[in-house]
Amino acid sequence: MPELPEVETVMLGLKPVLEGRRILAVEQRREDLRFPFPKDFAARLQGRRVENLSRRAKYILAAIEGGDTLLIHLGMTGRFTILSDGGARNLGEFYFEEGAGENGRGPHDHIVFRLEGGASVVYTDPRRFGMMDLFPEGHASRHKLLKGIGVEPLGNEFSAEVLACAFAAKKAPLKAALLDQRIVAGLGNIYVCEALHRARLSPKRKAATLVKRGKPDPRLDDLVSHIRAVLREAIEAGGSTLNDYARPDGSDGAFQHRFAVYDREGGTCAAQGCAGTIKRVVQAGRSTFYCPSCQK
DNA sequence: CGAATGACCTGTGAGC
DNA sequence: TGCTCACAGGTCATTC
Repeated sequence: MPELPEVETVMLGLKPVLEGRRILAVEQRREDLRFPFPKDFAARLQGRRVENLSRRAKYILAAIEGGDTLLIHLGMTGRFTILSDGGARNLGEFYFEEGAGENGRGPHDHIVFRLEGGASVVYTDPRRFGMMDLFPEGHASRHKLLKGIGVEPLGNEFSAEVLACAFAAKKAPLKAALLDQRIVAGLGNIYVCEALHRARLSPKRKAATLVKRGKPDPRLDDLVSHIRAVLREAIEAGGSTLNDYARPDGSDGAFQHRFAVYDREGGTCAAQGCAGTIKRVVQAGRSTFYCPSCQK
């Protein structure tokens, strides 16, 4: 579930709690999530300080004092909850269930990091598609799961030229090409649908049709702008959801309420000058939502 | 090699 | 109420 904006929101929420803090103990309740935990995972983290948190694609990276990097992927249903003296505080509403159970003892609370100062960070993941790994410093770019990942869509390297280069020889439809993490890092089903709608491009169009003699079609510049915009807006909405979530009145500002097409099958297209009906199709086994009237 | 499919898991909502 | 079925924000491994 979590795509780039959700992972970014979670990472930013964990930052103030984890950075500079020592991990007193790690309670590991399973041997594996999607993959087995590395050997001596808990023991290797115990007593060490977290120096820095960052994000690459949909991965959270934690630099650990003394050298190692803790790598985390949330899969579809992974989430973190901070437990402190003042009670639980959830980091985003990315799963429909409650977050961590009381004292981090829910059935799907797989890892608890006990931190100096009294707070705990609980990792909850019902479907267990998430993963954690711990590897030596400096190996990030060579890590099996990180090498081959494409450009960060919010970084300076992302451009119409980059897309044109990647799309030129592609037979796949635009939707599939944008979901390919080797091209652009961090896009998922929701934001690809939303960005394509904003750019008025059909998800079914072949990616290569937006490249002419190796040069990007002007619509690729547009697409780049829309991808950036939708991700930035979603990060902002994720942030406000974080804040609102702690409020007793439960007011929301989450980006899910601003979807133009995602999960809106049969709804009316709100694009300027369009009144088409949102359609759902399946591409590569996954739902695509788009407006056939304005997305060409 | 690229592109399509299966597999990994649990939970939910719709429909009967 | 209780059953079955389709589906869910991801991506790795396998097959063609």
